[in-house]
Amino acid sequence: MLEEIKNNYSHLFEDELLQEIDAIGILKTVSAGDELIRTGQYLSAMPLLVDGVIKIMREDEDGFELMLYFLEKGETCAMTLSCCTGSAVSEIRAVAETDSTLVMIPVEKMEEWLGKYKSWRNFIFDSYHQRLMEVLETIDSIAFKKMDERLLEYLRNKSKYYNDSEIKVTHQDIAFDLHTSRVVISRLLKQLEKTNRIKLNRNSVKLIDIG
DNA sequence: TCATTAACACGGG
DNA sequence: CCCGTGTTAATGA
Repeated sequence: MLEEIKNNYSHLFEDELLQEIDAIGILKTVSAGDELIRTGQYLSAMPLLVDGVIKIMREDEDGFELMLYFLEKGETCAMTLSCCTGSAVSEIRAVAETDSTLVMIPVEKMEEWLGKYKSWRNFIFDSYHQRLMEVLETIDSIAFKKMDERLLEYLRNKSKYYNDSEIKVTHQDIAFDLHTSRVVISRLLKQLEKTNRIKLNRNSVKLIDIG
């Protein structure tokens, strides 16, 4: 396990901390689509993502969802950070977007390390900052942008995290993530195809020129 | 004006 | 046949 940790976190953490993570962390692999955290769930461990992509979503009381952001290797779930210190429950839902590998750290350790390791403190604060920025971006997107811009942003983002211009996704999937209806997504995608910015296929969207 | 919902036809697997 | 897609009509914000 030390290898996986080193590959993604050695530039962030001192050796001593890496050793502790290796000794204490539990390696966990999940498949695409697996639910990692439910809304309302009590959390006892925080995940360090070493491979794959995790989708973080906000749910309303009826289970309708809105995508907040993606996590990739070398990152952690900011929500766990605040939940772990108290006995608060998760305000978000986390689902594996791709097959992923995580190292689970018990909450007691994550608190203990805050006092013990400067690099850990920095990591936690940076994570908070990054996630907050992503959430702000999402708020901007919802508050100030029209659906066509949100869709473009979504496609760019997805392409970036998958490192592929061909995105395997259905119109309905996108509609759920952006919290809108499939009719709208189909129509907007069709428009983008007409202007040669994307190429549509069943179960996939190929990005041609989306800035 | 634009989103949502329901409904329908088409076509590929 | 089932699912994803493309479209339309009615309705509402």
